[in-house]
Amino acid sequence: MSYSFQFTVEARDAGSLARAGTLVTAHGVVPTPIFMPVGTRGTVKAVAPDDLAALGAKVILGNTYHLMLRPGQDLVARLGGLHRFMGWSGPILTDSGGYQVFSLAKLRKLTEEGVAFQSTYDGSRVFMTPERSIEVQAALGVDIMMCLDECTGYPATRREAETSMELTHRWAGRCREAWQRGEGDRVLFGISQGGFYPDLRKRSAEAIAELDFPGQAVGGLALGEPMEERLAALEAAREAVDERKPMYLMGLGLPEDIIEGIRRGADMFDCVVPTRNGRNGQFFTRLGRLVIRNARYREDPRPVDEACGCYTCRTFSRAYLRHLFQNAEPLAMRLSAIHNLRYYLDLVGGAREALLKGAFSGYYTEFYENLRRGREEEGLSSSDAGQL
RNA sequence: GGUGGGGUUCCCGAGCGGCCAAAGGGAUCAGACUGUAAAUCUGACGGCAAACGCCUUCGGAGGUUCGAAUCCUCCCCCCACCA
Repeated sequence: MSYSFQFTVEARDAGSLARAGTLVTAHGVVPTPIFMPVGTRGTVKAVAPDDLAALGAKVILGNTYHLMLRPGQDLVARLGGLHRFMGWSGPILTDSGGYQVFSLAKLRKLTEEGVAFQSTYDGSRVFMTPERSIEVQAALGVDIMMCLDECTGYPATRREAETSMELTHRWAGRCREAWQRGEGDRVLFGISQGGFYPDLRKRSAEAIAELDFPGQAVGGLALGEPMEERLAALEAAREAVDERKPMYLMGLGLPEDIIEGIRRGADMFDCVVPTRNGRNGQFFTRLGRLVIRNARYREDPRPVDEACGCYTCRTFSRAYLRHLFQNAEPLAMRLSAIHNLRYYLDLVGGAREALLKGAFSGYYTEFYENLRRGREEEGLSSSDAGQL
C-alpha cells in the first residue's frame, strides 16, 4: 500500500471491548479513542484552528455535500486543498454526504445510481453518486474519506432496513472501486448499516469487513431510537468488525453515548452536539448538562465547571456567560464551543489514559457516579440509560 | 390659552359594541438539539383550577346598553403644531 495510514492497538480493557490505540495519517498521529469536532463547511463553527489545537483536537470533520456545493471542490483544490484552505494542518476526515441523504430526506430522490439533491443553497439539482462522493473527497485532499451510505432511519421495518442496507453495501463496493483508481495518501472507510435489527447489523458489518477498508464505521445510530436498541445494534456490528482496524462510531453523541461506545470497542467519534448545543446555551460538565440561560445562574460567580481547565472556565463566571447568551453576543458561541469541545476531548483523553493504566472500569464507574451526583446535588440533567 | 393626536396586559403595539384575558413583536421563563439547511426550533407567558369554569384587567370616576377596551360625560396625564 502506498499510503502512510496505519492503526495500532496499545492497550485493551480487561472487562470490556474498550481499547487505546494510535492512528497514523498523512497529516499527523491520532491517539484513540478520539473525538473529532465537526467542521461541516470547512470550519468548526465559532472556533479557529488555533483554538482547536489548544483544545487538543487531533482530527476534524468536513462535509462533502456542503463543500461540494460551496465553495466547490475544484476551488478548494486550486487553493491548495482543504487543509491549507481552512488553515488546519492536522488530519481531516470528510463525511461522504451520506448523512445528508438522511437529514435532507425531503430534498432528495434516491435511486440505485445515486442521490438527486435539491441544493439547500440555491435549490439547483445536484446528483451525488458513490463515485462522485469519492472524487470530491479526493479533490478536497482529506486524509480519511467515507463511503456514501444511506442511514436507515428509525423506526423502519425489517424489509426497509434490509433493502437500505444492501444499497449501502453496493455503494460501498462502488466507492472502493473509485478509490482504488485514485492515488495519494488518503484512505477510505466503509460504513455498515442495518437499522435496529441486530442480525442485519452483524451482516452489514461482515459485508463491509469483507471489502477490507483501512477503517470501518458504524453508521445510522442516534436516529431517535432508545438507548438499548442503539447499544444492541452497536454490539451486533462490533462482532463482525475486523478488530485490527479502527472502528468509527459515526455521529455519536452525548457523553453517555461516547463512554458506552468506547466500552464497546469504538475508537473514533464525532458529533455536532458539543458545538451546536453549546451555541444554544448548553454546557457539558462532569456533573451533567447545564443550561446557562437558566435564571439560577444569574449571579453565579463560579465557572461552568470548577474542575475544567479550558479558557472559558479559567476566565469567566456562569453569570457572565449567561449574560453573553441572554444578549446573543457572538463571543458566547466561541466560549461555549471551547468549553464543550474541551469536555469531549478530555472525556476521550481520560478514557485513553485510564486504558493505558489498566483502569478503565474505574473511569467508567466514576463517569456515571459524577452524573448521578450532578443530578442529585446540583439538579443538572443527564442520562444514565446506558449504564448496564 | 387654542387646535389636533394619544393613554391597552413587563415593554412596543393591534383592537374600536358581543366571536377579547385581548393580534403581532420584544423581553422573560422553560424545554429540545447526536456523520450541522440550526447563533436554530418548541412551549409558557393576569390570577386561581386537573378540568368545566370562576375572578381581576385596557389612565380615573360616572353613565348608556341585555352586553363596553370599544359609545357618552367629566377629570388626570402625554405628544405635536399654533398662540
